[in-house]
Amino acid sequence: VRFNGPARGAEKQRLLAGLSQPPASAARFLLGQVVVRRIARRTLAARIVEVEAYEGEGDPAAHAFRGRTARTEPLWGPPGTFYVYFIYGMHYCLNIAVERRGEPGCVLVRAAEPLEEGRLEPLSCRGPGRLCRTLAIDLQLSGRSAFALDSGLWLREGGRVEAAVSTRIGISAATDRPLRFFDAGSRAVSARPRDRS
DNA sequence: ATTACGATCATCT
DNA sequence: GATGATCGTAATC
Repeated sequence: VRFNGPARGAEKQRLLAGLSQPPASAARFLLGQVVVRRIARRTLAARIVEVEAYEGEGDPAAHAFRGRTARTEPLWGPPGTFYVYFIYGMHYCLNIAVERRGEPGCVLVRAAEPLEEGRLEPLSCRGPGRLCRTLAIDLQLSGRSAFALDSGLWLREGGRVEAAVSTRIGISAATDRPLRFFDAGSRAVSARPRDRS
């Protein structure tokens, strides 16, 4: 299989450079990159097609806005740290800390398009909750790194994609910021952006 | 085609 | 005790 471990060497450095930017830029960078899940002798891989940027302490919609707690601690970690939280009594959501250690900006991974080798249903990673269910992502991964061997969930280099932009989904504060980025050509994108009129 | 609702629990007040 | 970065199904247009 093509992605049988975390990124290393020059690939890792390029990914780290992309993540070490403010959330909106890091989110654009993450579009088209690949999430790899190694679980029970199986390797699942999917290309990220939809993300949202959360700007940390200055963003009323961000979890970090309410302060640093045991749950949100990974947001302050180095770029590539996973932040996973549980929501609505049944779903998990996957975030990746970006910018730099000590700055709680992050990117929510909302949808991905499975690559051939994983043999997943094409729409099985459409939406943040479904993506986590399909890739078996839960609270155990919160605080782990996208570059650590023992995470079993990694970020690998894919292609870069032209980003369509909209406001973010499912939030009630800071609803007008254009911080959702998606691949308009992908069927795996979760929802059509709400009309802005 | 769009809107409404219930499920269900970690986390914070 | 209230809330929520969702999803699937059901009801209504």
